[in-house]
Amino acid sequence: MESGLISVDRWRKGSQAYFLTHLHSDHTRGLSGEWSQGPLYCSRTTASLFPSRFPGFDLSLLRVVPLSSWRSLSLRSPSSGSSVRLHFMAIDAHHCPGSVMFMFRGDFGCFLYTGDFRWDCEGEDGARTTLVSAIKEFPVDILYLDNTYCNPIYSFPSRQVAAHLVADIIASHPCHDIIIGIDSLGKEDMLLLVSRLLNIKIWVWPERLRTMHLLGYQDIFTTDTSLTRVRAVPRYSFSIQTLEGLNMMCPTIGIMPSGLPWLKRPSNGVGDGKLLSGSLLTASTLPCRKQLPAGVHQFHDYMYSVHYSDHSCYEEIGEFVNLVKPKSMKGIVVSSACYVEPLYYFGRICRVSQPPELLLLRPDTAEQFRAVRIKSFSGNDETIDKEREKRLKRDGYSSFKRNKKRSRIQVKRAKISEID
DNA sequence: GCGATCAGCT
DNA sequence: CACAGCTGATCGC
Repeated sequence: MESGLISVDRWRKGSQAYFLTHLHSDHTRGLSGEWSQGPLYCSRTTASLFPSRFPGFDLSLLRVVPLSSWRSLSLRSPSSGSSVRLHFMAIDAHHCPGSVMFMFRGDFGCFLYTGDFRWDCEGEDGARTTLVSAIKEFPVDILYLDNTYCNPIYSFPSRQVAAHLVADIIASHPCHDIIIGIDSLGKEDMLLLVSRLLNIKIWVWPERLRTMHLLGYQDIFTTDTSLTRVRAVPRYSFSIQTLEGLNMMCPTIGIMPSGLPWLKRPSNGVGDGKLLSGSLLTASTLPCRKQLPAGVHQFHDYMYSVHYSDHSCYEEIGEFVNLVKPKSMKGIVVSSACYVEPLYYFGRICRVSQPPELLLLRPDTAEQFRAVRIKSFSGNDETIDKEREKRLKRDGYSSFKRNKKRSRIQVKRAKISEID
């Protein structure tokens, strides 16, 4: 697509319409209450959170996009001046409340931008139905894919299984206070399931309660500590030290539902990092520290982590790509630990064969993963090179060490690529 | 002094 | 390594 038309999760000047997939801060960096650059398209749920997230935001610039239905708008080509018709549709991305993928089509072709997404939806699912019928009518030319865990070493349970694991840990500590680390948006489904399974309310901090109410959860959450022994607290607000302090007053354990990768190592030993054992334990049989179920890790007497991710695991990414069968695709996350262009693993699924240079050899060691990552990173992101040039001009060339450090950071910062 | 960006931590 | 996102330091106006 020509540049100067639209931006997705990017907020630089020069686009005629801006699309926001979800409200996590790494996708909203640059948005503020002073926004005036143009219309901003998002889901209804995201829109409902806008006033509290960005006080002062001119709500007349928000455009609510209903799920699963085509909308269109007219843009002006910056080069030719002619009118460009853009059709777009939002599809539930199952990442966090309000998160959507966007499908765009027009004379330029058909693009699907997933934003962050998790493809572990079970049972009747509107997103899948919508997607299947949309791609049947409009085959996808380019898939912009959430490739956070696009590597077979990333394998972890569905969120439903993970939520059961959290409930199991709580039930096996009937006399403990429990604190669960969460962020400002996300993991609500886990808390709901825990609440339902254990028939308890869950404490959240006041701002988070307001968010819960905006999301339509009225009765499950409370800010009254006397009503429940389970508290969901800001993830950054507790540590082993906090827990040790709390345990001087009352027996307390912490549970960290973490997106941090649990690597599935190449299988050549016994029980090595395997995650999907399917052995869901009942509350009464949760084993001692040495024999925890797959997906649970106890790294301190008071601290558990449960592998809970709002991004698709490798297997789910594969299923998704196989369903969409795009002509080509591109990863939108360039900083994950074992980043590999999705084409490396899933290129063969695409309808047109891919240029072979990315597919040289399968990386099996950390070093080789790094090599593939760097190759694809430096090979195709002009924007980042320009940024680096600008930065170097500004800062001057200082010591080798400093430059080296900076370039590492740029890889980290340059997280989301764009499609404008 | 203030907002934006960077660095570090979990 | 790194999810998402905080705090505190520094930069630029």
